[in-house]
Amino acid sequence: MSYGNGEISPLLPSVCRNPEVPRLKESKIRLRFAPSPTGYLHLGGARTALFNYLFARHHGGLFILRVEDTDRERSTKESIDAIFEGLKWLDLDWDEGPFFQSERLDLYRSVSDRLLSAGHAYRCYCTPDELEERRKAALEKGLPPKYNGRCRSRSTEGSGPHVIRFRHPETSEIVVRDLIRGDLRFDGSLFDDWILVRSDGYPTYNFAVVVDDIDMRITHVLRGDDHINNTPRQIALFETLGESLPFFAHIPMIHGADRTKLSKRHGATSVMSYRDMGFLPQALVNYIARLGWSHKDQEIFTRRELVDYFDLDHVGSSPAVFNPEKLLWLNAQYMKNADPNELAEWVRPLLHPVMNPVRSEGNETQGFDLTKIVDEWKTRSRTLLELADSVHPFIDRDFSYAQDVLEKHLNQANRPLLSLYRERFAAIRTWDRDHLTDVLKTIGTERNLKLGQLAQPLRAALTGQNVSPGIYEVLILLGRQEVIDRLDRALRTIPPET
RNA sequence: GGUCCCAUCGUCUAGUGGCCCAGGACGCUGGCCUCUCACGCCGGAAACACGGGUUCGAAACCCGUUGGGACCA
Repeated sequence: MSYGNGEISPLLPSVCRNPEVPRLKESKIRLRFAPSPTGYLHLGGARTALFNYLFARHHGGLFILRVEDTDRERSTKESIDAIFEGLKWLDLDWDEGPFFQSERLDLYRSVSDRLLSAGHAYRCYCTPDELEERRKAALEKGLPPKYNGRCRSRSTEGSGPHVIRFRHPETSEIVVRDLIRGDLRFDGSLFDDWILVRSDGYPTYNFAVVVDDIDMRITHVLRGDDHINNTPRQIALFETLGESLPFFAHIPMIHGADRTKLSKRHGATSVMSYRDMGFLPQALVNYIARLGWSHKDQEIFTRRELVDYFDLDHVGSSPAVFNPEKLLWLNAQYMKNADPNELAEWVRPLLHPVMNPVRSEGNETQGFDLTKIVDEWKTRSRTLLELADSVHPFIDRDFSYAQDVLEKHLNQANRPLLSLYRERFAAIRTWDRDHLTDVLKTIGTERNLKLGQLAQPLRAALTGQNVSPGIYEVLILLGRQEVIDRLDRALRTIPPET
């Protein structure tokens, strides 16, 4: 395979053919997360960021944030903000940056000038139409659609719009030393003279990445394996620029249930949408950490443990399917173990508008105790949103009765029982668990009812639901006055005898 | 189509040649606890893609096949 009539001057041929294991010049390792701001921070990006963060922290290195916004069409300010917001929510703090590629055009310009004057790059005046034509022709002949090197050796300067191409060194093979996958071999004849600088003067992705990774002295490039095919080109450029290579490590993609790369059509993929659905950032971090990485049989990790244990040896190499059920379970675990005061503060902003707040007994100004209520409900909810839902009847007197509850429990047959409750509760000396237990036991004996038969109608009257925390917890949470009011309301609700 | 990657229960995974007729977790399921529902606890079903090698021995190493994916076009 030849580049047409172009004269080929081998550049650093031996280096590309026999890549050395990268050597570290830095005393501290340096990693970067380099998102393109063309959308929100999605789960895949978040995991890449997390792995970079964890690897850096584990080794006492630095984590750098770089925004790759050279695609002027698709990059937006909103997206940049969304990515920062996502990282912040996940508590992935960076040590340097954010750097914006759009503010570093001078740097790319100076490097492309250097390559140009050293003969490692050249201006190409082929028009998009010409290239398209040649591409088609090559495809028809069954040849790979590479650039044919037409401008590679032109003796005169052209004029008009042009791109700058990298004079790709001739090499038999380029080997990517991947920390996760081992050696990845690419046939050297595959590569054509790719574009470094577009006709509008903006650098291409591969060019800007290499320039920045050198400039920022990145020691480890840890990124999604959708970039594997870019790596040999980047390596050739590193070598041509006389730079030692960083370590590369490509982590597998996250897939949807259909085993294709996770994307919008799989539903919620934005990190922030998980906040909006009532997930805890710690739970999401824990979940994505375990997607493609493991530490023996452990499922739940503190941030500290994640940093302590994280390593590339236990990053898998096959793609992982995102499983919302397991995330839900993890979130429930984190809620169960959360400090009740904190949990209450997380739930508070999510509460529905309260029309008629419950007042705690004996202290009209204090109001309901959200911490206690939330504490009783936390093992019964998997998300903060569910928790906010469940808690509502305990903070708002204007709750409603579920239809099946009305039919099953708030009926004529239970009227005497509910009246009796009202009477006995009003007479209790101290509103505590012991006295309440007494009341129920006594009534149970008198009327020959089991606790289950006693508790369900009461629960229905007090909460409008078939499900709630333990009946004594409910009674204590609501307080005497509220309980009596609710029993009155339930009794009024029962349709009169016909 | 080209290049590259990947392959253990439905899903996430443990496993680095003998500890594995394969362990944990989610989900599913039986039971216990119990005033409901959860939580919790105990149990169950459920996997090494296939075919060849290498080896005394293979889920693990090699080759091929099949299947899946990513990138480029």
